[in-house]
Amino acid sequence: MARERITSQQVAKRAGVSQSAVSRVFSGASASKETARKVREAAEALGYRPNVLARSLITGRSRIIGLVVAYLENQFYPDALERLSNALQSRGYHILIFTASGRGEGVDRVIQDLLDYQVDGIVTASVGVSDELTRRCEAAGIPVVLFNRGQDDPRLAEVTSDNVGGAHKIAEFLAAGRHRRIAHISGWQGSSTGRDRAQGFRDGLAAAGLDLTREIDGLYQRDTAAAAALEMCRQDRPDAIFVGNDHMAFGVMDALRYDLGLKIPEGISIVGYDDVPMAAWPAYKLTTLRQPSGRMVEATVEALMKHIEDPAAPVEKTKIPGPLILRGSARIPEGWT
Amino acid sequence: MARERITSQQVAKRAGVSQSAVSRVFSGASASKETARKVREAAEALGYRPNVLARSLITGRSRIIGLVVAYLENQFYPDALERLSNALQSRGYHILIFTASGRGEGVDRVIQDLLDYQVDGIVTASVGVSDELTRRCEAAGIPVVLFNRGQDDPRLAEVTSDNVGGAHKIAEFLAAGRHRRIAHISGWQGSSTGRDRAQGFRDGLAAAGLDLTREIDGLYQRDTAAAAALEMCRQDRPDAIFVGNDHMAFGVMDALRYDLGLKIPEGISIVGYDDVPMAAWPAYKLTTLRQPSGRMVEATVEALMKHIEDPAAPVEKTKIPGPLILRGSARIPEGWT
DNA sequence: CTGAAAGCGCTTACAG
DNA sequence: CTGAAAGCGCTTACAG
Repeated sequence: MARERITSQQVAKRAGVSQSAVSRVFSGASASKETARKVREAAEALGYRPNVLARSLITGRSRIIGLVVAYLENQFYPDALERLSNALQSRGYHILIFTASGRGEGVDRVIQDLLDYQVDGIVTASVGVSDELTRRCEAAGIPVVLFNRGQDDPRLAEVTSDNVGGAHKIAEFLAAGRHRRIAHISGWQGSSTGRDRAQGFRDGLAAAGLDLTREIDGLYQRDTAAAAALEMCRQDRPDAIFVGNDHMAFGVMDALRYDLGLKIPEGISIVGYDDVPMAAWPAYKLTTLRQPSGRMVEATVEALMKHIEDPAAPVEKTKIPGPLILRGSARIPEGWT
Repeated sequence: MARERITSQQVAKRAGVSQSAVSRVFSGASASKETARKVREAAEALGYRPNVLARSLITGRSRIIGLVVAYLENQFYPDALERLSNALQSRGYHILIFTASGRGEGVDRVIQDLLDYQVDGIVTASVGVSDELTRRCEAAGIPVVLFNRGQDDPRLAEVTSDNVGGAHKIAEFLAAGRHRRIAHISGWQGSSTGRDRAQGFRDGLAAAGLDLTREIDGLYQRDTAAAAALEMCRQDRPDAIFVGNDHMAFGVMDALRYDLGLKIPEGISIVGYDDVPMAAWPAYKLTTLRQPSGRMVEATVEALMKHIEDPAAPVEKTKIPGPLILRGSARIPEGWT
């Protein structure tokens, strides 16, 4: 076990220059061609690479972004995680990952840990941040952006899709398809996305002169949503259900088909939210509102970079609209193609 | 923007003790009750938390584990990632994540980056490591464990399921079910798991006196596997296909059902590998060999901790067997329940 | 352009 | 138990 961690000191000696010189060529500061050559040669020979942690200590930048994530069983998140990691990697940043239970409590401790690592920024995927933690991040000058989650705090940047508008669109679609008994299995009503989608949906229905027949909170859990669907069908079965996200919608479709023997969309129309890759699979062909995760990740990275460069930059709440993707799980109104 | 990063120096002043004293109480070294109280009080008042990076510089431990991951679209990996993160978090470690393309090249650059962050250990999920990088990690005294991937190098720890044995079991099962035209859509033959499963399957078939009718490399890609299944059915359709992992198996089942109108298992039996959560969904009910990801993660963490504590500890190759989970996608032989 | 020196925020022998 | 001091591996003014 050699534990031979090479330092700039050793490279300097071998190259016959000062340690400062070595540092300069690796940090991109000015150095003569000749010095640079000698240093690179020595570094190469010794297998030297600068210690990022030591650099961070002095520059005050760790090039680490903390990511708080939950709900990994919902394909939307691994997908977003991969995009985020790639986007950040290409800019020289990396993700330190923290898994949270999602339902509150754990989150704070986890962000506390994050702060100890001197991260340059924090993004939380679909989880909120307490007031106290927000204050600490602000005090430490660490930007935090909420991804796919809104929170009414001017210190917190956020990137979401247009949940109200998207759900509204779904309501229009269902109304145009002449559905009359329309139900909603909502996303967790403790989250902004769950509430906004429910709100937009009700508004859209009202605008079409329809009532919401029934609404149950699916808590963003597959099993809870499936049970809710079954419950809804015990009497006066709805002819359409808008499910708060695709992850739950798959569970709902499975329950309807395999427990109740219903045909989709003949017996009942189902619409989801997210458009995760699985929604396109032949087994589901789920009609759903696409959350443009690529653009959402882009916006997240932009916000992060902007605030890392200029801590005083204005905090923005970005809302990105997404299209309704028509597939086979819901009756398509004439003319909607 | 306050950027008020509180240091131990400031806490010391407020508490009326030396900076060393502050350090001692936070690093768990000896300190009198009285000193500890004063320090904690001052720290609390100022919102002080030790800078982990500065600590790392001197202790030589970052408490960061580098994770190289790919194939996040295969539910097995987000699931394992979550388990790994939780297990590590509970021991005071965190994951710095690096996404690799999976198919080789990118991996090396990524691990190089990892080394710069002075990680205490590296785990690669289903990706291999070049000889040069292995040498560097060894030189730097950084343990690396391959998760769900084997590689014939004594310096690399690995944790896999018993792929040969598992696939062998599947062959027995299919043979006992009186299947006669048995095909295999393998995992990527450039990976140890892909090769081991194919090998075990052939061996098992041979032991039962059967031949492998056909074998196509599915590359661990859904679309490739689906196309392979269609191709296999153009003539002399197999009566059973063992697909190299669940992720591909879902694509195969979809293609068989929706493109060819086949019934599963009546028309053809399908067996997968992994037992990801989705395999239990009613839409698939996939018979599959379970990779015990919980135990695999445990073994991975154990190996990591062992080598971090004692770099000279022997490098182990752990193989964990998993059970065949009988569901509805393949004809079940009498007596197998 | 280059080297000597200070310093980032800690931990850890070393005396007392 | 406690404080002064050295040092982890770098970056960055500061002179020359």
